[in-house]
Amino acid sequence: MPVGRDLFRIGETNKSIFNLLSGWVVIYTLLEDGRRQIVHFALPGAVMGVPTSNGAKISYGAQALTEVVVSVIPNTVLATVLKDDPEVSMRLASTLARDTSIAYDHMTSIGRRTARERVAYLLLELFTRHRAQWPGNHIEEMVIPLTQEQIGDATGLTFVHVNRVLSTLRKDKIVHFHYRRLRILDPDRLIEVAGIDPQTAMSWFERRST
Amino acid sequence: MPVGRDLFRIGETNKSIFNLLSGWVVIYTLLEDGRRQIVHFALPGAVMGVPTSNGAKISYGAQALTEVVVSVIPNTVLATVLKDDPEVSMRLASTLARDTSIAYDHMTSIGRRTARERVAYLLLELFTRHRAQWPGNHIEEMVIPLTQEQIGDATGLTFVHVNRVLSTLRKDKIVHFHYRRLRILDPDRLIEVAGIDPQTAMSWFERRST
DNA sequence: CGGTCCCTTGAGCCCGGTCAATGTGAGTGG
DNA sequence: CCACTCACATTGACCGGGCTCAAGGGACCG
Repeated sequence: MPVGRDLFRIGETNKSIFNLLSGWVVIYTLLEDGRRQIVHFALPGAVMGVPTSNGAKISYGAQALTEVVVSVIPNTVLATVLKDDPEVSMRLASTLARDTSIAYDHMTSIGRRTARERVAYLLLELFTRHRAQWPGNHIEEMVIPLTQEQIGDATGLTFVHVNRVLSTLRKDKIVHFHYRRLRILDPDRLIEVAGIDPQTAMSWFERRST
Repeated sequence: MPVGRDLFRIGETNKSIFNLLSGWVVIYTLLEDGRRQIVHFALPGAVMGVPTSNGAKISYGAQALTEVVVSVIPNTVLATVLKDDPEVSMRLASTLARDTSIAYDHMTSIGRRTARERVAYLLLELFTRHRAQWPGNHIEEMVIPLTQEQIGDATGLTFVHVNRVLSTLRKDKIVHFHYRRLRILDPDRLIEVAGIDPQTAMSWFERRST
């Protein structure tokens, strides 16, 4: 699927769940007046669009950030798979629980961290999650398919302020982010600025992505 | 369990999941320096502490806000239940998906709404979710076991500012919140201030809680 | 090589934070 | 039934991080 394509939109009643095989997908919500919040960056392995108990309409949308390959699983099929293979049920539950946990961490970032901390946290998170996909790979430079506006939407800031924060982080020789190219100059200080305890940070570097 | 008791703490590796039968539980995270974010208010029916794929430590804690009754289900037991009853798997998946969805909505609130909107949104949410537990009940006054400080922690504000916002909402005759007693004076304007489309708001009033 | 995103930077403002003092409700023990 | 206490709520003065508005300056693409 091409860049910009919607996997599903706000307000739909989803009949299928999506399993992301490759590429990046943004999960986002909108307010009436157009304010946007990016609530999650889905990376390969992610499961998206699982319906909630009440047959409510879905409150968030999913859009391809890059070229994307997804497998689409109709709800009916999901039901039979869960019936046939309890192992899958367990994995699905874990994956969903992980999504919630990541969401809680983002919420904390947005609610309680300063702009500088939020940006550092997001970059660190994207770096480690992205990197986790090529185990053994220690690149310090990678392509993150995001504009500063999207970083703003993810962190609850305006893109103008994101720009200023990125400037200072660059000036401080901590990270360099320019036209979607991310280079971590000083991992330790980045972890420090992000306000993550180093212990936790280390474990991030060994974890799988989703 | 008594008020203030922890069901589980940040950093633990959970061996059991919890099903809340009655009472209120806060799910919260902490930053190193003590800043706190309440990420969820769990109401009866909620499932808490589902472990994530990677055997990572849990990044949030759960604490009883009121007297609480929970059923504790060891992970091992959960596995066999999922094996025996695929129906449960489906329900668990839906419940977890719902948690994620609620988390996304909160994130949007914190990231993109003004203080006034956030507080209105939270009160409205708690009102409808709490109310959904006694179907057919149309009380306009209820006890919400929260201090203004906790409202602040949930909305990403300071309790001082929460107080000011509540003052204006009271002066505007929209809601009255005083010493844990919540009275909705003007539901329509509350929905408007919260920035929820009335359509969605209506559906909230028919939905079950979790 | 023109167009279109995207990034960058400046000036000024305001929402929400900080610090600090005071008020108030509700239980507790005398 | 009153006095005490302690947690919670309220209010004021002032401050500053992040937003708004606005005007350029690159980078990439056809």
